[in-house]
Amino acid sequence: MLTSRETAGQRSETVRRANLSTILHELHLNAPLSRSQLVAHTGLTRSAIRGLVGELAAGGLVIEERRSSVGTPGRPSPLSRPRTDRYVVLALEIAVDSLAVAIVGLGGSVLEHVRVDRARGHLDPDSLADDLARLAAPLLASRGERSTVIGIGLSMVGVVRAADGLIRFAPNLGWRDVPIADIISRRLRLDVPVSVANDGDLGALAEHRRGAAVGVDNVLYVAGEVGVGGGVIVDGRPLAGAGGYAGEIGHVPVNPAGSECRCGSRGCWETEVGERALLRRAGRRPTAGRAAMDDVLSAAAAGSTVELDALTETGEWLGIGLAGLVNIFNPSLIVLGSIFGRMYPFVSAQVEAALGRGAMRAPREMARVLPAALGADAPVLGAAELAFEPLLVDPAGWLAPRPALVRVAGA
Amino acid sequence: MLTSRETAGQRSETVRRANLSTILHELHLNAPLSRSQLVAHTGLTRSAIRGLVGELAAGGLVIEERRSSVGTPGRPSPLSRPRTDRYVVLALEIAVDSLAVAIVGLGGSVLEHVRVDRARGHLDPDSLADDLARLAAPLLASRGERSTVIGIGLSMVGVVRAADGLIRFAPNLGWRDVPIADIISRRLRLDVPVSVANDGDLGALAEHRRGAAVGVDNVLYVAGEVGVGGGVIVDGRPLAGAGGYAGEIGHVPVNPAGSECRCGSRGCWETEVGERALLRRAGRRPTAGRAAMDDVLSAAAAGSTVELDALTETGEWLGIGLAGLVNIFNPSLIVLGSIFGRMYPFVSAQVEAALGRGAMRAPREMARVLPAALGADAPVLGAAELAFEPLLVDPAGWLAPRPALVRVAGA
DNA sequence: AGCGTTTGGTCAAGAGGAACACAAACCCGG
DNA sequence: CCGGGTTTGTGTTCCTCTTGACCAAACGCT
Repeated sequence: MLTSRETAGQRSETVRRANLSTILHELHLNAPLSRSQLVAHTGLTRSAIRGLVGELAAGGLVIEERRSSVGTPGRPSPLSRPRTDRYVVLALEIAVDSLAVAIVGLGGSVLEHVRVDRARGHLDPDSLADDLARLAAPLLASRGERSTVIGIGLSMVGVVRAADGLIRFAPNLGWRDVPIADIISRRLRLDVPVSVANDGDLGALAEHRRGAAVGVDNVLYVAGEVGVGGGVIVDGRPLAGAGGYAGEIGHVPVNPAGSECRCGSRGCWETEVGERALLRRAGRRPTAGRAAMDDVLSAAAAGSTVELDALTETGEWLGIGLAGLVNIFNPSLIVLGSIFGRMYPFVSAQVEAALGRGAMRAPREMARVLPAALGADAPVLGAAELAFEPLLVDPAGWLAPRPALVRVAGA
Repeated sequence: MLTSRETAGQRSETVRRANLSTILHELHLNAPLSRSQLVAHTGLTRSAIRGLVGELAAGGLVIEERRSSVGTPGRPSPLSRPRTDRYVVLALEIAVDSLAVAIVGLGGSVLEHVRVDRARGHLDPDSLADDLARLAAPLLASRGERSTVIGIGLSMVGVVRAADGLIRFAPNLGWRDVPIADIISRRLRLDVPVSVANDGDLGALAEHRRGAAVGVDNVLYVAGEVGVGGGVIVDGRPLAGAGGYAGEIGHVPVNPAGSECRCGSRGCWETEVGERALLRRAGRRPTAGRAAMDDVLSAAAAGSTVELDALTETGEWLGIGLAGLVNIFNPSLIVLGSIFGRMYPFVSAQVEAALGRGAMRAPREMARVLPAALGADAPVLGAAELAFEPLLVDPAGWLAPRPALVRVAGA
């Protein structure tokens, strides 16, 4: 196994920070955990865990509670869990057909959640930000003073520059180079950092942390509404690429004779497996939208041949593309989200067959295929995870301040 | 930027180990460095650097030498460099047309190197191991007692399981599930670990550490002899996938109407950009091999239309596939190795054009394209890096033992 | 030659986790 | 119902490692 060098030297202060982060991360993902479970998970000693958990508890990030007897021998270990109400994030999503807002507490509990439909089509960034703010206001108000919002995460349908959240390209909205992070920040006036990422990447993150891919370190997540996107987890980390644009798996060329893609290219995978392709094959208007999709799926469920054939052909292409991605990424798990999760029951045979033909045997043997567990909410939940990241990486900044060491001048 | 949690808690012992590793890694890649440069690179203090470099020097891994005056003010800083002669690795390569053996010292200096042609075609694993052993023997003998071989790295044309070096599939050799690591180990009798990896992955590693991609953290390396392979560097780390099979970029579907591929699928990228495709387009026998390739390239250099057209069409497909990979990986740099490096001068316009059409603008803007710097030797050099990895990750095990703390019983 | 600058050498101090011994709380069996 | 076995929390001491401060050394420049 090849590992890259640590980019910087470890300093003694780093160790504590890393250990606090490890423990909080562990609790964020797997709460509740007893101290002894934390010992097992992290490899640290009881003494160290004691000190670190104590510090997190004193800082208000974690609560420890006596566990009533559970039938195990030995002294009972108190359970630790993150305080879900103290620090929260505001998670936003701008999807093709809907807007979503959620308030999520540490540990991943969704405290408030609302999703509203929106009409497809091009929209002004400022008016969208207004809509999100109007949705968020009552949720924030209902939290009142109990919770502190430490960050905002936004899931966007589009190509997002990681460094600053600039939307480079969002064909569904007709946007190019829109500084949505700044717009949201100005509109919401919460004075917390706004993190933006692509919906596919965030969906992958959410499924990896809370969904079908928990515990799996190499995951390929495929999702799509109108467009086809996705995200990849490599060795437990999201694949970002140099600028954060990685994971645009909908736009790989699979058919030189294919039709023109919304990205400007031709024969992209999206043109064969996207919503429009399925609707076209099912004899619907390609731009008929989500209602038509629902219609096709229910007709197929009722046994209608035209729709089943359309699904079969689409599943074929789905498998062909997945085969290539299996050869590229060698994932342990492929998670099919949104429309692909919904079609999977109808097309699993085609997908498996195409994988068998198109992927090399060795990586093929390792790749399971599963429908997503989080459904349409994966991107918002991923946005929440994104917004929590600074806290999880360095909890020290959010701990209640310890009394400062006063140095008397001249002493 | 999303980071995954540290998998384990940091212990105080870990810190020293990590710092030793960081320094040795730094010296391995960028030697010679002065102590003060190490301070700048690692962020550690002078005291810490002093102690750590001193330990590495005492352990025989590093030498420090007085630097003659260089014109800078202040006390001169001694230069540190890894001892290239003390610990070495044996790097082997089984390529399509050749076998290579090298002895590489710490710091990457190639102490001995030999490459011999071999006939294409299926070969028995044991006889190949014999050939490699015969090539290695005189090189090892010429090093004599001066150097200690600490590991063997092998670059293989084929699909390699990372865990144990099993060759799952090597169409060029007609192998399936060949335990080449064991065979090499038994044949060479050096009693050191044998690490095996795919030639594309190792080529990427070598170009990243010593070649055209030094200092670039997101790299896509494309190479091929008969087959088309490659390797990907993601955030400075090689992309391995769940089983080490990742990076088989030659076998993504790009043309459903394409011809059958040696992997068993149809219309893989390899069938459009591989050696056989180029030879076919140039009117040669597809299986005519390397001599025919040389012939095509020199004819093209002389201005022959048929060959230039063949290259143009191949370059078109090269660009189409790269466009998809740019959308998937968002690399800062694409390194074209072996046959692609050689054709690049003839096809750069087509590649750039196809990238412009097929890749999305945002990732496209970040991706430079360069021919490889290490040429055909990249995989062997990568194999050497692979074999050095255990030493670089934890140098403590190779340091000369310090006098043990004697505890007198009862004292 | 003297001064400023940069870097090495040394040592005490501080921080943090490990190791160990002990105490507490539970289950179980007689 | 009581005592042994087991598991885990608590507290103390020890060890390792880095930092930071101070001084010395070696160089260029004026």
